[in-house]
Amino acid sequence: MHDMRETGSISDRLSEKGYRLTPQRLMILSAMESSHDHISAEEIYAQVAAKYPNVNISTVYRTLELLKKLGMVYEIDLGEGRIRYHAEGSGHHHHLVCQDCGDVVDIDESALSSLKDILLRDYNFRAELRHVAIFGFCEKCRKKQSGGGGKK
Amino acid sequence: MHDMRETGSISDRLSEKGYRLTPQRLMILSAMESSHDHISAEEIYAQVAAKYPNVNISTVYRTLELLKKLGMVYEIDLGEGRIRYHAEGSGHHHHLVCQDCGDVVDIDESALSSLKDILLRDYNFRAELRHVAIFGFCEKCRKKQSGGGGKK
DNA sequence: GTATCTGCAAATCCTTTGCAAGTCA
DNA sequence: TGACTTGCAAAGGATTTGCAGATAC
Repeated sequence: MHDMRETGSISDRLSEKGYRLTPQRLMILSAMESSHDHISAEEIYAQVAAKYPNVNISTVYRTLELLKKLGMVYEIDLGEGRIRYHAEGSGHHHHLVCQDCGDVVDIDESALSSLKDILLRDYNFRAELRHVAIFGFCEKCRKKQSGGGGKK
Repeated sequence: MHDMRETGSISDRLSEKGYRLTPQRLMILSAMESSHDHISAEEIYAQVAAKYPNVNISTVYRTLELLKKLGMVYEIDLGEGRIRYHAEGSGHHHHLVCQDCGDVVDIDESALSSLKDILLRDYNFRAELRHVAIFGFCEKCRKKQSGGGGKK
């Protein structure tokens, strides 16, 4: 299971492709790295703005776009109507999102490794399964559902 | 692998919970059923409006919300910044979305059945895996990537 | 020096909501 | 009849864009 994670300093990885290292980019990256959870653009903005009040949120979006393209940042959609981001270096894991109560449980990366293998073997597709949200129903809500329906 | 798909006429399934059968709801459902692909709210709206010009798109959204709650419609997010919908009755399958070229390949429902089992066994979580988008890289793009980078 | 970046402000896109009138049961 | 639905218009929230000035290299 070869890992294609890149190496090299931030500066190198940017300049390699003709991009520049700016204080904003550094601060955005470090906001993401210091966050243990997945973090939204708005949250990154708030963190950076605390130290450097005149950043603009459009810079955050533009930077995330760039880092995503360079593979330094992953996206995850927990179904909230907004995307969350995660720095490449931080630990990988997946999320079980209950469609009923909204609870999110983190599970180990390895739970999806057999799926990864199947997709590669049968479809020649290298799945990027570093941060995946899986929707369904938790035990608690399944039990609750056995009871009746009713409106609203 | 028990299937929890519901049965009964559309009218019954609505009135059971105190909802009414309206022409708009029928047309929205049939637009979805006639679509072989996943269809967006905007596309449903366009189809319905062709025959019944004064529907409003907010009715489409409200109806989708309702049908989703009743389990008659599934959502799928292909990462386009907009949600797509799928009628319960139509066949289930999954999607491999290439992060590079954007190609979408449909794969069989069974590809995820072992994952479903693992999640149930190890985490007591019943995953709703009827329409899933998996992101990654297709064979073509992986080969392309071996060549160099470069900007824009 | 100059192409790349940023801040600002406005625009865009998808989706939701309040409300009064309309309609299914 | 009366609760449920709809159309309309306006709001909402996340993300994107054009542009002129600022900055990394």
